[in-house]
Amino acid sequence: MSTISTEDYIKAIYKLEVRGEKATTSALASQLGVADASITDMIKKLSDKGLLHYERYQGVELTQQGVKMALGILRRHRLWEMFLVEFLAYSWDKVHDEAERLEHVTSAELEHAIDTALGHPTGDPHGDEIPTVDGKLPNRSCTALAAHEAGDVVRVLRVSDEDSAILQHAASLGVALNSRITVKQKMPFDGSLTIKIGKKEHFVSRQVADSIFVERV
Amino acid sequence: MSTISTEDYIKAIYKLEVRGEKATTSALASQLGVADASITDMIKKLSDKGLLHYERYQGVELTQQGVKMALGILRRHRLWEMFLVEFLAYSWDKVHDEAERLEHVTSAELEHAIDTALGHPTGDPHGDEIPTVDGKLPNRSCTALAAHEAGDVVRVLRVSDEDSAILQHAASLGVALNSRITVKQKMPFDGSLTIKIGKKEHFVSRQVADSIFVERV
DNA sequence: AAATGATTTTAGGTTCAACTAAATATCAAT
DNA sequence: ATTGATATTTAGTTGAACCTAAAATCATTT
Repeated sequence: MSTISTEDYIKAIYKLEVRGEKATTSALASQLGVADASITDMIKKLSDKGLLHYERYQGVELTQQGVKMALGILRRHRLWEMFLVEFLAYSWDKVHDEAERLEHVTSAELEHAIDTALGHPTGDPHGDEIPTVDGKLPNRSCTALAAHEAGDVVRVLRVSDEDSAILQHAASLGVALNSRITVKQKMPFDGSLTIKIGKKEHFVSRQVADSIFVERV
Repeated sequence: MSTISTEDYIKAIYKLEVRGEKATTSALASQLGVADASITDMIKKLSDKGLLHYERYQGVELTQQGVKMALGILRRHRLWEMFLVEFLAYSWDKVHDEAERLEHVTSAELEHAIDTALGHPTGDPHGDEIPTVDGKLPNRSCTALAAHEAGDVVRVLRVSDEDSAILQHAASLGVALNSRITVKQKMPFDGSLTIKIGKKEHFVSRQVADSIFVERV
């Protein structure tokens, strides 16, 4: 049983905060696969290190320092994803797991070298923005494909990289960054869709439609 | 205090065996910076895992499985070193520490992708041979520059990557792979040398002369 | 406002890789 | 062969990060 790194705790908290959810003990425990009590132990230590604010029974919130760490990790993660695609011919559904490991062993020099080699990219292969060195994260507004109605015409801005199988499936439908999608029908109950990409129509499950983020054109 | 990984134990043992030294408890302890007793504890566990042969008071020796692991790590280390130089414009004195971290988080796929991107290189930037996927390590014979006498003309095959400062210094003297060196004088007691590279003569300390490996031309 | 149910924390225990100090084995020199 | 020096192992301890079970707190409903 391997132990969870500080960076992984910070990431998990950040991920919840970004989703607008409160970083509660139980949410973190299920995210990280440890017991609730272990989370309580650990967040006390991280609080002592100044990475988060903790008040008993109230969940946690990252401090500025904690957010900075999270953005640093995210930056390295997304730079690696881009790098794997551009320099090592990875497909977009393979990069996430690899980047998940590499992000933790990346020095400032290496981060800089990758950034330079890529020509200072602003986004990764799934359309996620790459935080800048000084911790700015330009947040484009986009909506889940699942939130759209029949007749809407949209452009793909980003596809969640959490699930490799979904990415692979999306690619097989012709979904890529900047693809144009027309929503043909929306099923009333489960929210699945029929969409048109190029000349072809496809059925899209709710789960997939929740992973594709778009803007109206 | 961070704990030492299995891979680091195996590397340390391998390094001693390659140098022809016996992998004793104390040698490992000083290499890894832990107490002798900790080594005894750990080698018992590694022995149980089948990575090494251990008999009380007799030091250890890697099993076939242990050697295979060591060569895998070495392969990933050297591929990364080469990659950093070729794709990310690293200088040869910077790659070692970076590769030391990356080697531990490199999947078989990534190893393969790097190998392919580099066109299946056989050596790294310091002239070290890269073990093949199936664990073969073609061992060229070479001698330390320090072992040569005035008048010898040699070609640089490899420079030890252990000490970044030495690599940097060597480079500043014009030492690179395949450089031609003429030994002009050898100091009787400390073994330091005066050498000629190109049109210039340089003084070379014993420590540096021990890090440069050459063959007669 | 009290009760109930869910969440969180506390208390105490386990494991793992370190540690120190004491005991034991090996080796080299007489 | 004995001895003394050196190296190694054993025995017992610590600290970190996990665990379970019980106690405390919070939130919601009546």
